[in-house]
Amino acid sequence: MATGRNHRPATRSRGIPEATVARLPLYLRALTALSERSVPTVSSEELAAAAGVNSAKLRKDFSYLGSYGTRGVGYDVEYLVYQISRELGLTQDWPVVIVGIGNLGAALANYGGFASRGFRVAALIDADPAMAGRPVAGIPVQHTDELEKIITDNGVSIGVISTPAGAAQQVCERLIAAGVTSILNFAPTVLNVPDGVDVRKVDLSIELQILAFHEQRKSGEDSEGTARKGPDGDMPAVMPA
Amino acid sequence: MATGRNHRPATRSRGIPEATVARLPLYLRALTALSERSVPTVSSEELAAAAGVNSAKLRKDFSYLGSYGTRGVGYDVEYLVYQISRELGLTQDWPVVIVGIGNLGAALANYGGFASRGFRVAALIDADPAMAGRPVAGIPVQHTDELEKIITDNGVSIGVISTPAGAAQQVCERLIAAGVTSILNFAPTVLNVPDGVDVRKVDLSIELQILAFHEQRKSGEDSEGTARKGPDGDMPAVMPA
DNA sequence: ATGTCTTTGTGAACGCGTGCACAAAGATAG
DNA sequence: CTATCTTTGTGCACGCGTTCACAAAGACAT
Ligand SMILES: NC(=O)c1ccc[n+]([C@@H]2O[C@H](COP(=O)([O-])OP(=O)(O)OC[C@H]3O[C@@H](n4cnc5c(N)ncnc54)[C@H](O)[C@@H]3O)[C@@H](O)[C@H]2O)c1
Ligand SMILES: NC(=O)c1ccc[n+]([C@@H]2O[C@H](COP(=O)([O-])OP(=O)(O)OC[C@H]3O[C@@H](n4cnc5c(N)ncnc54)[C@H](O)[C@@H]3O)[C@@H](O)[C@H]2O)c1
Repeated sequence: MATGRNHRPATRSRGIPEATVARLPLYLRALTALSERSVPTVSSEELAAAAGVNSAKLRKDFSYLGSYGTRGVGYDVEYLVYQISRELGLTQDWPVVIVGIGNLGAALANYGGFASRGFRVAALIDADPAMAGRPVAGIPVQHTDELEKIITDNGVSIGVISTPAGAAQQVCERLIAAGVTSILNFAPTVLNVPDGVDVRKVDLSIELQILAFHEQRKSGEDSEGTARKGPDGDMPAVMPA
Repeated sequence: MATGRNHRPATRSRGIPEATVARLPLYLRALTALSERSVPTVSSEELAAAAGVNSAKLRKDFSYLGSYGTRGVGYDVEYLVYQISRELGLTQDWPVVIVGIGNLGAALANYGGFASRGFRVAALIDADPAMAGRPVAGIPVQHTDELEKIITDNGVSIGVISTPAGAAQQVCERLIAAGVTSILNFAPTVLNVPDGVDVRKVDLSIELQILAFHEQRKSGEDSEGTARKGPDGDMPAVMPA
């Protein structure tokens, strides 16, 4: 999962727990599906099942937003969709820039799930001069030289980084200097940012490695032969000095 | 430095906290970078900075694996790379299949970061007959009809789903029936799986929505006008019965 | 051998998140 | 209006993860 900067003093009594915030989009997705099927109300039990969480957890999550349910009946779907959207800040459209239009960046640009969820791809930026002007997903790629101007002109506060790892920190700094305060990072590197800037990361390899760990556990459960813990003998040639 | 003699059996090995497992790949990445620069040893403080975590947390994490450090000196980089790799199950290569070779699936297939981290793309699978045989990233796409055979023949236990959301559950079930026990899901939907199967999800939209939440907080900090909690007035026409 | 200095490994305290279990709220029926 | 039934909202307890702080381990110098 992604991590965020969490150096907030607990002074926020109004503050919604981070774990709850991370689940709100999940509820919203399930509610949107119900809304499209014109389902008027839903119980915490049903909605929890659709979102893949515990119903008590869901009710507690909603209790942080307010009392939006009706006892004996459940929650009004449309009303809840609105309340969660408002809480997440999705009643406004967020302009987003994607920096690094390679394999991944192009896929992101082509992804239709953004617009339907309150985000608009304001610009695509790449350092390769050969790409400048070439349209990707109907949007012409602009050169990195114009990064600052693009951010300022469009009032962009959310940036997506899909450049190689080596360029990520530098791109990150330019984005922040230009006014971006939230970054979604796909490059496999740690980004150093000042306070007040949120970073979330998506790292494919990390997810696979976590799966591999559990996978190894499963297969090694009976034999215990693959992951023996015995004294030396399964160590690499390289030894500590 | 610790000699092979002190290598201790680490009887505590059962039950590494999930939070720790999720950080091991992070440490591994930082250590690999140090290794490439031929740095022999590293202190918990330095490594923690490189991995973007607290040094006490790092030391506690490593303590679950065993005593691999030397007081007064730090950790032997090569030795630690090996220990973490082994713990994560990366000393063996994991064959992986990607199902759904569209924008995202193709980007994943083209991603070079897999092989260098112990994963091998064994096959690309898509339901579109027009794609069958067409090479993507040098690997010919195979039709969904052959899914079961591919999984069995290659002994695949890890599957990646990058199909549209509507197809994900069905694909998931076929993968599991064929023998897959770990799934990385990119489709924005909840997957229902039996016990013993691990699912990790990557959801772009959710990450952006979480960023939007914090972004809204930041801008509303001074004015407080956007996120007021007051009684009705900013509600939609739709009201609960 | 003795002392100093650095850094690990971990006990303990704390805070957050989760899930149980139930009283209260409100709908619905008679 | 009273009774019954459903489902919310939440108090509480528990377990996990984080962080602090320090004794002990070991390197290194003399
Ligand atoms: N492709 C994947 O599925 C995948 C998966 C996980 C992680 N990643 C990571 O995502 C990032 C992008 O992956 P990719 O496969 O698209 O790589 P890519 O090489 O195809 O694309 C990188 C793009 O970034 C551009 N670029 C380089 N330096 C830049 C700079 N300073 N400013 C702006 N643009 C710059 C390049 O011109 C190129 O178009 C990498 O860090 C990669 O590790 C990719
Ligand atoms: N592109 C992105 O950046 C992005 C971002 C976030 C999430 N996603 C999600 O990832 C998934 C894929 O996105 P995309 O942009 O690549 O979509 P896409 O439409 O480009 O590709 C989907 C591919 O899946 C194939 N497919 C459909 N049904 C299938 C089935 N039953 N079995 C096998 N293959 C099947 C299609 O033939 C197509 O090639 C979607 O669920 C999307 O919501 C994509």
